[in-house]
Amino acid sequence: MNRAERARRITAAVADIPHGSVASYGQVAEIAGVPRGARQVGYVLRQLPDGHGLPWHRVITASGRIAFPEGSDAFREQVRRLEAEDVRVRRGRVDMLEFRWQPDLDELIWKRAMDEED
DNA sequence: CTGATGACTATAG
DNA sequence: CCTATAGCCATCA
Repeated sequence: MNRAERARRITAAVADIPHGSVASYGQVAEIAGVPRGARQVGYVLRQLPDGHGLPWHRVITASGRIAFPEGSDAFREQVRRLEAEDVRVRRGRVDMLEFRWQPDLDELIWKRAMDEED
């Protein structure tokens, strides 16, 4: 899988995260069919051009933390966007038990089928 | 080729 | 909760 294809899958996975939910970098990687690609997810998001419509703010660390340094502009922007869709953020953390995206089985099966085609 | 980087993660103390 | 440590892996200089 080349860089473009990987980026395509990752951005597609991020786009699938529903409004009001969050997913971890690792979770996005798995759904995108990029095993152990958590860091690559961060890399792809970092490279996104201005004007992309991707809900990048719905991607956080596996422990429920916002990945940016607390107090940074990016950190505040992410908190703002999450709260705007009623995802509660306390001290840079989101309750994963409550807000973690849980794709339904049909969707996962579909994703797997897509992987086999490629 | 080599070593450094980082929007990561899991584990241990 | 925090720090340390060790994996991880595509990119980049």
